[in-house]
Order: sequence, then C-alpha cells, then structure tokens
Amino acid sequence: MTQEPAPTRGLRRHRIGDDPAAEGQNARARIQEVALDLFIEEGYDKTSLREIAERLGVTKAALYYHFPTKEDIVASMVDDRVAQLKEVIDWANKQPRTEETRQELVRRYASMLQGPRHFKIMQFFERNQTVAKTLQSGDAMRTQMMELMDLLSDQSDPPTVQLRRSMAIFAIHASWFVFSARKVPEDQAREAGLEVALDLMSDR
Amino acid sequence: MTQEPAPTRGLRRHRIGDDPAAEGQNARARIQEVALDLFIEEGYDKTSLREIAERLGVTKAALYYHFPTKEDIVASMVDDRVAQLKEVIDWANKQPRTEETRQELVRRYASMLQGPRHFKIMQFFERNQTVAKTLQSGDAMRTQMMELMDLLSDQSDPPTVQLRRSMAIFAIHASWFVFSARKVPEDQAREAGLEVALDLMSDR
DNA sequence: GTCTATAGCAGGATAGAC
DNA sequence: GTCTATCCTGCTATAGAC
Repeated sequence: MTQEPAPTRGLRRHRIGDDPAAEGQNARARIQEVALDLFIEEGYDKTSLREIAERLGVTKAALYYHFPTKEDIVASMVDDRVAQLKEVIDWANKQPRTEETRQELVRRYASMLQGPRHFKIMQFFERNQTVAKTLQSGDAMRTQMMELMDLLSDQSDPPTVQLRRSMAIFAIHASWFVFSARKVPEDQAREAGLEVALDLMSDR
Repeated sequence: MTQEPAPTRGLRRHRIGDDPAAEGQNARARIQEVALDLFIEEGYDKTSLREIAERLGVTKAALYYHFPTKEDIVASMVDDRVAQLKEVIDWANKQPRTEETRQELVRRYASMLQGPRHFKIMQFFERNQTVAKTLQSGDAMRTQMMELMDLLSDQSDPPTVQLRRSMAIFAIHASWFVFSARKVPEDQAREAGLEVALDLMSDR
C-alpha cells in the first residue's frame, strides 16, 4: 500500500463549506493556503504533499496538476510579495535619502505587511530560514530584505545606530509574535510595533 | 551501492591536523561540531547523517556508536545550554523584581552567549525554528526563552514597553548577524548589542 | 481535474564482522 | 570504534486511465 487509503466518499466529495462551482478557479488558492499553513506549523521539509492533499481531501497526484513541484507552491506565493516589496524599495530609491523618507519607508513596509497573506509569507521565511537558502524564491526575498535594511542606515553611522535601525523592521515582525502570546488585540499590536519601529529609527 | 564508496585509506586513516591519541575522547565533540555547523548552514532536515559522516571521514554507522539517533546529537548540545540558561533564570527568580535585576539579567544573558558553542546553538534554533518544535530539546529551550522574556516585563506594562523589552534579547542576537554582513569587529558588535539591549530596557 | 499505481531514490536505523 | 551490507519507510514525481 504505497498510496494513502481511499477517503470515504460518494460519487463526488466536497468538504463542508465548499462551493462546488468555485472549486476549479479556487483550487490553486486553496492549495496555497493549506500548504502555507502547514509549512509554517510543521516546517517546509517535514510537510509532505500527501499531508497537504489529505487536508484538502484530494490525492497527491491532483496537486501536481496545479503545481509542477513542491517548490513551485512556495514560489507562486512569494512572487506576489517580492513584487510588492520591490515597489516599496523602488519608491525609496527615487526619494532623497532623508530621515523623512526612511520613516515613510518603515510605515509603508508596515502597512504592506497587513494583508494576512503577506504576513504569513514573512512567517514562513522566519521559521524556515535554512529552507529559504535552498529555494530560489527564498534567495530573492533575502536579497530584498538586505536591500531594505541597507536603505535604513548608512555604513558611516555608528554601530548602535545601525543596529537600532535594522531592528526597526524586526520590531514590526516581532510585535505580532510577542503579543499573540500575551493576548493583546491585533490592531494594538500593530500600532505598538510601528511605534517602537519608528522610535528605533531615531538616533540618540 | 546503497552505502557510500570506501574512502581512500591506509591501514588506519586520520585527517590532517588530528591527534590520533585524542581521537577516541574527542570523537563525540568532533561529531557535534561538524553536525552543528551543517545544521546551521543547510538546515537540520536537509543535513543527512551521510553528509556529516563524510565530512568526518567516517561512515554513517560510526556515528551511531556515539549517538543513538540524529536527534540525540542536537540534544547532547542543547542540554548544556539549557542548564546554563536555567542558572541565569534561577538567579533572577531569587532577586527582587527591580529594574537593576532586569538589567543585570540582560547582561548575564549576553555574557553567557559569548562562548562560541552557545552562540551557535542559538543560531541553530533561529534557523530551524520549526524543527525546534518537533525536537524535545527544542521545546525545553522555547519554554526557557519565554520564561526569560516574561521576567523582563510585567503584563501590566503598556504594549510598547513590553515589546521593547522583549526585543532586548533580540538585540543581543541580532548584533552578530547584522554586523557580520557589514564587517564590524566582533567585540564592537557585542558591545553595540548590549548597549542597544539596555537602552531598550529603559522605559520612555 | 482527479484518480490508481508505481517508479526511483534517499533517509534513518540495525546486524554482525573485524 | 569503525566497517560493510542491508532493511524499512516515506518522499517527490510520473504514467496513464477515467
């Protein structure tokens, strides 16, 4: 028995809450969603296609109709984020390198992260850092994040300033993680994250 | 050919720079060192025992003489760190919950991290977060880090203060990573990390 | 678009000689 | 303490029917 046992089913099976009519168009999106959740919870390597398929109520082979490889499931999601982040970075590159630009850059990054998808992709990379090195799409994101950090400070700044500014981005990411454990509502968490981030941007 | 091809060898083979007499006693340590480096570089899941063995110039089976499972290689290293961190936490729990105690806690944590082993284990968990969930020893560390963070702030503190204080620990970790990309000497990096961390601990 | 079935491979782990 | 040889399992990916 190499393959998973056939799930209990009728002539056609649909999971509770599904809209059969929309199945075809949403198949890709549903796979992405389920896969991303599992990649975050259990890790990219430990999550098998069998597991993803099982949660969706289909077989592994069905996934291969929508995505040529496991890696492509990640790539398809990362591409969106890379494109959006590129816009933010491109914008910053066209501005004068002033403090105002940098603060606005932090704000734009923070608001970009608001969509749940983007946040989850961020989480995916944080929890699967070593995987990100292997995946092609991971490399693109790493490079972009480096670029972003470089925009926030100058090499000539004293080390403490450089560190504080690099951590501004971190603050935005960390706010969610820190407060989810302490039951602070999401909007307050986001607000606090941005406030701390902006404070870190100010020299002193 | 299931197994790796036999390495070129004489009657007994030793790698350049080895002290044959010390081989037995150091075997464990050498495995730990090589494994940890690979786990950090390539990820725990992607690093096979074959690869570790290859780098050491031995076979997979040899590793199993020293460690019963792959997971035990990690566990053997983490246990040291957990024990040391426990000492720091226990100390803090016996002190009055003052600002001075908290600052000293940050300082002690930072100096604990100075040994290269401890730092690498920290890195291991940062880069293999999802793995840490699965591994038993990883769970122990996660719990401890939570405890450490909880010691640094009160639930009654405003969110920004809580976030800043949680990030103090982060600052110490991040200093190494941020400055290694920018060619700042190690002691300066450490100093900056501690300074930023202590600043984050002060309310404002 | 989804299925069954299977190829092809690599991983962790063990047995037993030396 | 290290070796060779092998077991077993699970994975990604493909072929081809429906």
